[in-house]
Amino acid sequence: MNLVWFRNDLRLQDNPALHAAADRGPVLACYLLTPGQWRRHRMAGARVDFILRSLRYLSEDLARLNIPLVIEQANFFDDVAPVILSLAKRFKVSAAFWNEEYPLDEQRRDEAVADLLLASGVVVNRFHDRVIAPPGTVLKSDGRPYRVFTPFKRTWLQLADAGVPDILPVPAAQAAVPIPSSAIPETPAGFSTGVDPGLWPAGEREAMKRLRLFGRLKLKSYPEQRDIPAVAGTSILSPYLAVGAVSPQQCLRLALQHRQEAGEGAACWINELAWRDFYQHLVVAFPQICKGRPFKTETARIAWRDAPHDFERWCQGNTGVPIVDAGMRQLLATGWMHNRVRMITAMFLSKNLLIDWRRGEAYFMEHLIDGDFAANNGGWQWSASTGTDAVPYFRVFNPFSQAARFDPEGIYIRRFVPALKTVDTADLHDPLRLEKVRPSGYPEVIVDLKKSRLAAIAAFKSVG
DNA sequence: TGCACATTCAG
DNA sequence: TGAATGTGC
Repeated sequence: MNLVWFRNDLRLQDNPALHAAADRGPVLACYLLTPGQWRRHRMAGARVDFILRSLRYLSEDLARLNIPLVIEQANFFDDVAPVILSLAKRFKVSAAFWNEEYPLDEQRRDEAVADLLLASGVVVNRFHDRVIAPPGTVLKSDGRPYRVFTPFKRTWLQLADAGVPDILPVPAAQAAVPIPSSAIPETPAGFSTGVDPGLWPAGEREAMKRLRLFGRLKLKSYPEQRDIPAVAGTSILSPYLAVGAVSPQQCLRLALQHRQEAGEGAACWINELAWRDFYQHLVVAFPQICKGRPFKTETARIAWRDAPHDFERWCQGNTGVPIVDAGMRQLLATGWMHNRVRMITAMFLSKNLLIDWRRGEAYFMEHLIDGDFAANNGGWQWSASTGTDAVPYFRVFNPFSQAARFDPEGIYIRRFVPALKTVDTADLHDPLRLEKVRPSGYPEVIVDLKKSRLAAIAAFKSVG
């Protein structure tokens, strides 16, 4: 029997581990819930719910191929190896297959599993599917990993352009196997979500539908529309990429298919796929990132403010800065935030409030349905100017200018901050005018933008 | 994907 | 006088 261990690759098409296993003979699929580790990793309730709903579709799709899906539980990653081994023994598994996950805890878990399986005579086969170019394959001429995105992308593009492999097909149905599939478990204790599941239909079919729709309708206008949070101009595929309902290879292939008519749009989206890969590569090349350390070591000495009250206001979307509050409320209401607004809210926390970016990183993970360690950490370290190739520390976004530029009519702001529905657009984008007409249901700005910006620049300068 | 302040230059 | 451009944080 060939065991396919599903993790963040919950799909049948273009799944290297599944494809290879099915080539070899009869397949048994498994998935392990690790609720203790999920809590430790601050996985959002919305994401746990999304995973379980995705598993429901995966199990149905696998059943059509006569592949049983067995679901087991191991509280922490440390408990995983014996569980997999006992599965292997119970079902006479001779070979195991899985697709890599790159953060340190996941790699350690997988090493332990591989060691135990190999010691028991089970062959282990590992594949790459969370990236377009596997980590370690995009290197400088001296053999070291890139720290800067632009040269990384140049090399990455050569790989991505040269050999776009064919999308791996869904395996053919196998002969029935006398192993019953597990029922999909309920959400483990401690994961609550205020997010309507109807916003995020799960499953591979839904992911493919969204991918194709994006290619047909939005890719061409992507360069202009993607920065406007009031418009659904981004792909909104991140939750599906995070659980692996769609692969980055499928995204790249779609962009290349539409290259003729979408032109700039395709190139622009491929650039975003490159950023995704870049951050995945960074956690492999620089594992200290996974230990809560900033990439720029001197920024570890910054005297972040201990301001629990300000932090709480940021979390709840009560900072008095309309675009920041709209973003934070979008996150709470939908489990997702527009990328432009992620940058604005992250910079407001780490610069204007001078609160440790790691608190914001953790809070995002607690609420994002698309929470991916590498992408979230990479984005935070970019905004907080602690990362490799991050925004320069003195280039602090002015959230009012950003709002005027990217939400000129205030449509996005008013959608998520109803108290501002009655405020004129011109007043919305000017702190002084806003304060004069501010409705009683909306808070005063919690920080002086000008002073706090200078304080942040001074704090960074002092450790430089 | 900043901002403040300086300098230059057309009119 | 104010737009355009340069410079350092």
